[in-house]
Parts: sequence; C-alpha cells; structure tokens
Amino acid sequence: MESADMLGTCLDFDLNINLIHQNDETSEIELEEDHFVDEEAKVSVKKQKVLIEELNRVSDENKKLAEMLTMMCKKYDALQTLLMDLKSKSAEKEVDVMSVRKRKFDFDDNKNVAGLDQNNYSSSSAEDSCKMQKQIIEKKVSTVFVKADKSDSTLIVRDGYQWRKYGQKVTKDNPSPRAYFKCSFAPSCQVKKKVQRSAEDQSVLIATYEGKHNHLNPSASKMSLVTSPLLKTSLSPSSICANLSGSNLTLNMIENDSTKHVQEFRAPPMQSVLIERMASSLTSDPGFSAALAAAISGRILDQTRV
DNA sequence: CGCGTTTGACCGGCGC
DNA sequence: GCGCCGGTCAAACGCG
Repeated sequence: MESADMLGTCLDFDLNINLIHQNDETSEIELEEDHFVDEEAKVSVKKQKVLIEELNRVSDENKKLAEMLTMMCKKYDALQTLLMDLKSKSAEKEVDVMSVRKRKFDFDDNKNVAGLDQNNYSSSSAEDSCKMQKQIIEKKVSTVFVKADKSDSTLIVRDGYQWRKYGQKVTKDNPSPRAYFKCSFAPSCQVKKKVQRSAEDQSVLIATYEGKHNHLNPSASKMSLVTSPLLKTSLSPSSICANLSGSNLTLNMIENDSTKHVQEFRAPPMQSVLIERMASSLTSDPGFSAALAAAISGRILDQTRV
C-alpha cells in the first residue's frame, strides 16, 4: 500500500479560490459601472471578503491536515513493513514448531508399527511438513473488528457473504456469547466464522474467519459502501467512509478510482487494531471533525458555483 | 411447509 | 481417569 503517495493526488480538498476571486472581480467591475453604489452593495463586498478570508483559512487548515495525514500514513507504512517482517519470521518459527510436533507424533506412531526404519520416517516427515505448511495456508485465520451498536444484541457482521448459524456458546474469557457460523454454500465452501463481542468494548464485534471462500461474494456487486450509520473501522485503511445525516456522502480519501471502493473486508489482526486506533483518534478529535466539515462544505460550495 | 435460528447434548482435546 | 472447555450436532421451535 502506497497510501502516502496517493495522498497527494487524492486528498484534494483544495478550494477553488481563483474562481471566487474572478467572481469577486467581475462583481466589483459591475459595481463600478453602476452609478448607484448603495450601502447594500458595500455590505455584500465586505461579506465576500470575509468569505474569501475564511476560505483561505480553511484552505490552510486543509493543507496542514493533508500534511498530518501524510505523516500518519508514512508512519503507518513503516509500522506495517515492520509488522510484515515480524509476521514472516514468526510464521517460519511456527512451521518449524509444527514440523517438530508432527515428527514427534510420527515417531510415537512408528514405535507401534513394525518394519519401519529411520529412513522411511525421515522422508515421510518431510512430506508431512509440506502438508502441514499447506494446511496452515488453507486454514487461514483472520480477525475482523466491527463497530456495532451496544443495544444491538444480534451477532451479525455484514460482510457480503451468506452465513448459517449452527451454534452459540458462552466462553470462559468473555461474558457475551460466541456465535458460530458456516458459509451457506457449505459443504462446497468450508469457511467458518465466529462472532463475539469484545470483552473490553461491548460495542465492538470480533469476527474470526477460518478458511477461504471458493466462490464469489454473492452480494459484492450490490454491497453498498456505507451500510451502517456508524463508521466502519474494519474496512481497509485505504478507504474512509462517512455517512453525513443520511445523505450517504462517501469520502474516498486515498483511492481516486471509484471502482476500487469495495475493499477487501478482511484484515489481519494487527492491521485491524491499527485501523481501529487511527479511526478512533481521528473521529474523537473535534478539531479534525470541524476541519473536515469545513473542508466538505467548502468543496460543496465550490462545486455549486461551477 | 420450508428454512433459519435456538439451545441443550454430545464429542474430543488438553491439563492436572 | 477425570473435569474443564471450546466446538459441533441435531431436535425443537418460530417465522414468513
């Protein structure tokens, strides 16, 4: 993800000040031509000047915000590369541990089987280690954090796929029940999903996916970007969505291509945590919200003039 | 009546 | 061997 590079072209709230200046000039010429310059006209000129100053200020704020976001994305990229390094190292270790475990298991089995020599054992363990690696890849587990209403007791995570609930259990570590889902395309698709409310934050649903779908997302084409009035923090960081008073205003701050709106819903655990924190820090900052609102209104004002 | 959800029973793995 | 715990099964139930 080259989020920092994309910012320059995509985080573009630049207000068209020149256009406003032109309008201002023409209106002033008209005023000069008009021999009846009254108080009302003077007031409107003053108002326009104030507006221009305000727009300049907002523009400056916008630039500062863009710089802040660029910095944040750079830091995020750095963290992500670090995370990838750590992950690849831990995955290597995991495979080693698994093959050692498997070897031990095979050794115990082989003790009961007569006529198997050590050579046989070593060759089969190599094959098994390959199989284990394959299984690790196939049994890919990913976790998704979804913001949900506290009052909403249903453990439903809208990810576009159709699921069939087959069980619910209260686990030891969490007072809220865990729901078990199978892909409705089962048995051809063996993907499973576990959904449970976070023990720390009841408004966060933790969905754990096991396996990979062998079919297309049935509602991917229909999937609306903004399906919930709440900010979907579980989405990929390359898209930020906001639903403003039901008008479904969607801001795609990073990606310009509208076809890239529907992002991969799944995210690695650490990535989701980062997204969660980034989103919460942004949304909880009243300065950011105010600046964003100002930038949006400026943009809308700009578009209505053209 | 069909389909999805609920919920108690059951099973297997793991630690003591 | 026993108990605990997470995961799964399947009968009962509810809804359209």
